[in-house]
Amino acid sequence: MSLISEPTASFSPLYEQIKAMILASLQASEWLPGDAIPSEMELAARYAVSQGTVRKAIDELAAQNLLVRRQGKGTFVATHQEEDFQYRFLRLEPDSGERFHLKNQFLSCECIKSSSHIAKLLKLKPGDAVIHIERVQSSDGKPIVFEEIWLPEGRFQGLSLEALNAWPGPVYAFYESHYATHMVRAEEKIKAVLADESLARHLRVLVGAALLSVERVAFTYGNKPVEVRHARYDTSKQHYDNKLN
Amino acid sequence: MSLISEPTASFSPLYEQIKAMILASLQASEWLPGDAIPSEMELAARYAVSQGTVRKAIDELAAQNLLVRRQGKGTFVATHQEEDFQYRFLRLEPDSGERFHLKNQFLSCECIKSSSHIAKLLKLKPGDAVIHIERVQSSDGKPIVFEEIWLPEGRFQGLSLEALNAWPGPVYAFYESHYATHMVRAEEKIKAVLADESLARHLRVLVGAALLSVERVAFTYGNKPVEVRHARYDTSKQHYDNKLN
DNA sequence: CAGTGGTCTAGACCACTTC
DNA sequence: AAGTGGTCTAGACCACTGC
Repeated sequence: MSLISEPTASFSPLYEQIKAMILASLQASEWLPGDAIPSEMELAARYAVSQGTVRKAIDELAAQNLLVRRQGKGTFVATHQEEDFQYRFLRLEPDSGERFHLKNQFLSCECIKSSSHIAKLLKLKPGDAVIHIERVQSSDGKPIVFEEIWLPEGRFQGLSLEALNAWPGPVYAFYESHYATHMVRAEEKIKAVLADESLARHLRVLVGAALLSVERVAFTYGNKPVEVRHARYDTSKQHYDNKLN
Repeated sequence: MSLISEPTASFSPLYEQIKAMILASLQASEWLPGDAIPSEMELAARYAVSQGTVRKAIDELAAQNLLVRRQGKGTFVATHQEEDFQYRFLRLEPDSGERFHLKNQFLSCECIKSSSHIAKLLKLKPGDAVIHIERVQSSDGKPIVFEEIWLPEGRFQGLSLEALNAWPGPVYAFYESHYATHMVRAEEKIKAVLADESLARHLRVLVGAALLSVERVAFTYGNKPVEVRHARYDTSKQHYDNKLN
């Protein structure tokens, strides 16, 4: 391969073009989550560049958590099935510092017409079909999280309450194995709100208690939004933890 | 330079040792925030390694926001004086998506004996002297943020309310120029709380309104904690924004 | 022992900034 | 034109994994 750049386009290094091609393969499901991708030498041969150039491309994709390098074994497509990725997007942790063991209960799973707000976030047309899910997560019997989830019906056809409650692991692992959808990144908007009657009942707190409201949009390859979540956390004995660099 | 590793110690690559030496120079204020560090070739000569090895060391420090690379100009020590770093640790943004113009008012600045909680976070002894600061930040005349700040008195001697209110820029730029203290990273713990009478007065909200409570510990070089903040945000028209990767 | 990723080198050349 | 960081190459060798 050789450097190609349009006369007017700004300079784009070779390794960026390699990155784009690897990304295209991921997006096209040529390699699936958990799979090993070809070795650096193989890719170097395929793209007709040196190993060092492939290396730089893979390094950056690994830094974005799209790939995982394992010395001596190979380079793998990231998956939410792996230990390290299980709670990758969960920032809630007990004030004590221990780890949570959250128990999951899905309450409902219905197909509805999307509101304009949800449609906008999922880049659908208002009124398009979406699946609406409700669940509660508990620690030691005390409900901590009440969560609503919206999914585009097209991508998640046939999703049922029974299937969700039968699944033992994280929801994002469920999406991966049942709907070939891997979540790559997410954006959260956080506010403080007061518990209304419904929330108070679900979380067993008083009406008017302070709750953390977390609205998340999650994206798969190609910056495609495929899930909206609106969670409310009881933060009396736990907190949202964030590191700033 | 050549690879040195203790018989029992685990393998440590050359570029890690270079990183450690650059970090030591930063910590020792050999190069100050805003300064250019020596060129890659100079550093390669100084440490007797190849340019590529220095490169990898600098790359990782730049990824941690300790250094900033500028093609054609050099590599610089990161500073909160720079545009890009001004609001590096501020995650609050208007729901509308615009940018904030926050007006700053410091209310008090007093030297007190630290509580055991603050002492623990700052790694001081309970009762050691700390400076306690209160401030309000407003957008369009409406108070949005009430913030308490605690600083170890040893490092921040002579800090006065007048000096703070006279300073035009971000607080972290003030620390840099007046107390040779550059903040490198921070950790935040977020909860939802109810406004008491005092908070209601400062933020002009009703008693019992929901507020976002953000407790931050900020660190300088060498993972040394040097500031604790406890902020309360009115999130009725703005939110805490977070990206998850 | 072969295969993978990880480190290190030396050298050539490119892109950007400044004089 | 000189100096900086940025890209790319080719090759040697090291560390780790699994057969």
